[in-house]
Amino acid sequence: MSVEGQGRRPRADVRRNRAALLEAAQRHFLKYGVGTSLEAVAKEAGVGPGTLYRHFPTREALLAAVLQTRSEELVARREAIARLGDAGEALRQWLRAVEEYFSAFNGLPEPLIAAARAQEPGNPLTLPCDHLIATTDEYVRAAQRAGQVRPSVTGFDLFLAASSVAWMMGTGAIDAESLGRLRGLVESGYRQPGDAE
Amino acid sequence: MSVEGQGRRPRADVRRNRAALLEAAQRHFLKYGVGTSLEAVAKEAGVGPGTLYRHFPTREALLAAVLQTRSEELVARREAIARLGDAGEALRQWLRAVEEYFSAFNGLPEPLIAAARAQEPGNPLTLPCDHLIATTDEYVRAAQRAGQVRPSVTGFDLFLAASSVAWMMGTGAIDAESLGRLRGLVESGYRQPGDAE
DNA sequence: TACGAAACGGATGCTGCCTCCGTATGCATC
DNA sequence: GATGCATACGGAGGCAGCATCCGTTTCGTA
Repeated sequence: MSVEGQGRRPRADVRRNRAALLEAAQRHFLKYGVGTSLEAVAKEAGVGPGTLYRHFPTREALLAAVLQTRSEELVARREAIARLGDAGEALRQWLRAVEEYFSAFNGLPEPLIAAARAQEPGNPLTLPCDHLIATTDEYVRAAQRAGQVRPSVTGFDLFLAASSVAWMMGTGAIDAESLGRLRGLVESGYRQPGDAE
Repeated sequence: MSVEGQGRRPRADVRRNRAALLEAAQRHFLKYGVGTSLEAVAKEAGVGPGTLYRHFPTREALLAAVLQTRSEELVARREAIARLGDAGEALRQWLRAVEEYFSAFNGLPEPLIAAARAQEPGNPLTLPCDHLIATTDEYVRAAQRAGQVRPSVTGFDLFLAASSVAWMMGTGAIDAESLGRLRGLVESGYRQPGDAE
């Protein structure tokens, strides 16, 4: 990731196909969720199924590649959030950002959480996931130092809470008001008692 | 549901097959989750796929039938819980019971929540689900009357929260300690501030 | 015992997954 | 510009699961 340009540049058709696949996959994930037919993705990208599987051996690999852009956006957002003075507010906004990330496609929380648990280093979603957890933990510690979050809470806990909320959103069972109350539930759960609302 | 024995008694093979299917389905749901192969269930029950689909036209119908027993257990538990004096503790225990119900099989929260949302009366999971929500609301109101739960919280909210927790449990990503903290998060979220822990 | 209604069950068509290998293509070399 | 080869393509094919349909069997009754 940090070292660019190892080996020679890929062939032109490889780059073209990869780009077409990513674009088609993004469209399909948006429209039909992460469980969409990969054959359909390949067809829409104008390549055969073999080509898709050569580029992205598993659904998770394709998903990770498609999420790459959004992960970068999240990092950018992280820097903007960090500039906020208030640690509690920063944590709040970060958790919202994580929720949004999880809600990018329908059904995304499942593979993401599975990757967070996985010890198999083969899963390409594990890396971004662990990164998210580590970052959440930083925000939590900062907010704890500022006395705004209970000491017992961990970044992992809030990461899980955010995924749960995102999952709930994805089911479509929750309206805006209930969602707000659910978030409020979690927030008042991790906040240090006695802190002003 | 309330009126028994409409029409004549079903044929012997019908009863036998239905029972065999339910037993096989329960085993498979336990072992492989709600997404298990229905063909495999039929085979293990010793019937053809046609027979399975005649008895249970959809996966949800089969699931609802298998859950019947557990729903009844939940009702029984409800009565035991109601005997508790403390409304807050009763709510807490009820929510745990709902969580357990949701955790009966891997992947159960999805179809259950989908059924709760559904307006289509065709879904056989809608009825037990709505029942769960209504009951949760009763507990919430009682606890609110006792001043133990914030007035803004609804039974539906806590029903959703319980499903989220159950979903999280089902992913296997959460250890016992994190689970306890997640529950604590929700609890301290709905509790009336100022109430003793 | 015989009959008719009801249920059975497997063959069937369909979709999606993933792999394998004969063929096509891009790129470096001459 | 032509040539050769490594690399990538892509679709045929095997497999699994879903859901249906209909010829055959079974049950209960008369």
